[in-house]
Amino acid sequence: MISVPIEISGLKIFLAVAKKGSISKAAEELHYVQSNVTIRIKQLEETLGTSLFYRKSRGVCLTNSGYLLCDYAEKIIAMVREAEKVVSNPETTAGQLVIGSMETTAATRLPPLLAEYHRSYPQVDLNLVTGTSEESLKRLLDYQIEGAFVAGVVSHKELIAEKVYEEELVLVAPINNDPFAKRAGLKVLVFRAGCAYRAHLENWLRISGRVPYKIIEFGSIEGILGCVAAGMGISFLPRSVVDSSRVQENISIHNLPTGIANMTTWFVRRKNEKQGHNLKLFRELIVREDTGKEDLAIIQ
Amino acid sequence: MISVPIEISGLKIFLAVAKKGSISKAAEELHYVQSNVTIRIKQLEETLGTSLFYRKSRGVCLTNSGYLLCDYAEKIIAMVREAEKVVSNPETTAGQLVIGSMETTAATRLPPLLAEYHRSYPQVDLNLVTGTSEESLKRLLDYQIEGAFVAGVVSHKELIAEKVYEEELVLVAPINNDPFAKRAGLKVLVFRAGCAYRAHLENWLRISGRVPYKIIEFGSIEGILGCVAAGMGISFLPRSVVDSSRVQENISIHNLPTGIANMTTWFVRRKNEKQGHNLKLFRELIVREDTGKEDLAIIQ
DNA sequence: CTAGAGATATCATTTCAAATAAAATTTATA
DNA sequence: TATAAATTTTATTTGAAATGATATCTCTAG
Repeated sequence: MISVPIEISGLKIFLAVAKKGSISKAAEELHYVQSNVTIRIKQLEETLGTSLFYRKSRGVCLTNSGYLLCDYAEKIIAMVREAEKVVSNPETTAGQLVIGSMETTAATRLPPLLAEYHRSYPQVDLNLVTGTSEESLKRLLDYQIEGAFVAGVVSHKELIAEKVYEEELVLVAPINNDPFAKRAGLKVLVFRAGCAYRAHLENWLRISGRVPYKIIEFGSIEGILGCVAAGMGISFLPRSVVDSSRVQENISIHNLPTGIANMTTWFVRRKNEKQGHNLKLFRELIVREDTGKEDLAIIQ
Repeated sequence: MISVPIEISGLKIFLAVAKKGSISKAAEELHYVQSNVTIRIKQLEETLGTSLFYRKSRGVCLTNSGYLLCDYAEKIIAMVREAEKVVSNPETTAGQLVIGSMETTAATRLPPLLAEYHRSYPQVDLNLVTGTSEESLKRLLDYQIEGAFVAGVVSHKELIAEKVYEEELVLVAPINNDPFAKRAGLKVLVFRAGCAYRAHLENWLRISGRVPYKIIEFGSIEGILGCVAAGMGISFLPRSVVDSSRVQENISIHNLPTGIANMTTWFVRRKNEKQGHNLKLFRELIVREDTGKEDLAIIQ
């Protein structure tokens, strides 16, 4: 007889025989024919290279190997049952939740939100992937993340976006420097390509005739603010970001014209498909934080 | 599609797909055809009532349910592997060892032996079942115990016996009482029927003309010695038992004629069949304790 | 815009392991 | 010695899993 891989069904048969102390009785309980149970037990013994039962004239009883296997089989089957229960229950709040976000939102809006979520649902591994709005949308469509905070209009038939934050953009510049002067060689510090703020900014610079300017790309808020404070150039950031920054003393803040100043942050997720339970709870948390405001405006 | 029970093979296929992020790649790795893997995954999803993968244009990726199942599947498969390893290894020192013994041996000879065994092999659950020699032999033949300490000649084609202890039997009586007086109505305290000592004793009483006598049966050493001390009657016990007893002051000890006085304790186990590893180690411990004596005499 | 590559899904067919059925064997017991 | 209660063995049937071929989908390159 050749060695057959161990299967759950084989372990169940084994446990039934061990419990009943009889192959026939076990077969009856399992609604199998007795010879089938005999064979399955022999297969197990063959696979393990050891006998699991002593054959007595009336029934069987466990060898020490069988006794050992009993413990394992029970644990294994219990774990399979638990897996079935947990995985098949759509209300299970566990596993992971990966959220995408712009740097700016991650820096100011998300910390309390993520902390609250983690406090409420500690079984869920929270994962934040920062990147430009464009990158986040791509990740969303590729199932790498389940939801994302983005700026700019989202219009994709598989996605749904909700307004969550209204940010006021301000111009930040070094102290003692007229940031609105239409100097040539103006240096502008921005996030890497794809950031909605950057597009916004570039648009304004162009229509207000402040070209040519020099772009310096950064990957983090801290980098931009630090370099502005050091006099390297100017930037555009949400007021909330600048307000909570540690380098406020070394920068000057300037209002922008209405129309340019306002930017909306959206929370985007996949449409139709039944959304994951972890994501559902996350969205509920966002809505709850917004209590007092009108219901979230929903796009698409 | 109907719901199919979860099997190890299904979990292995699932893990391969999760690892590769692709049904085709997983099929290749497992030397299956792609359509087969597709079906097995769908069966799992059907059984669990939830989808495990998002189908992307290139490959698949885990849903949160799939992520949850991953953890379980890995644990389950690891446990199966461990079970295979432990159970199939004949050197595994774990599980249980059930030993049978007479009360007298259990009281005097076994405590240090069992303690030493437990110290050396703490993974093994030691189990001592006391009973008459007759009962122990029956249990041995019924696979309820793996070895037994018995007195009296063992002659059974499936068993093998080794001399382990030479006990000197003594007569114990209340103080101030001539135990050898051939009084009628002599009360004799003995173990329950089947005890080899009792047979020995009854034989001597008969041939030395001390009948009729009255038998009182006990199940424990403590009971017998206590009642002898209280003046209820006499008994026969190994000197080692009496020496280590706590009631020595209230009893008198008397030598018996040679020929009657000596009794051998044997360690009996099943013959031929490859003996269990736990038992093998136990027997080695007995032999080691006997170092200095000649090799154990082996009967049959 | 179309062709092709690279993936999953579907469906008909084959295959082989598991289940059944029935007879042989073993062992205790009446 | 016959009977009963098990297990084992052997031959046969069955059905779930594996295969093979095809359809379908979607991104990419020309």
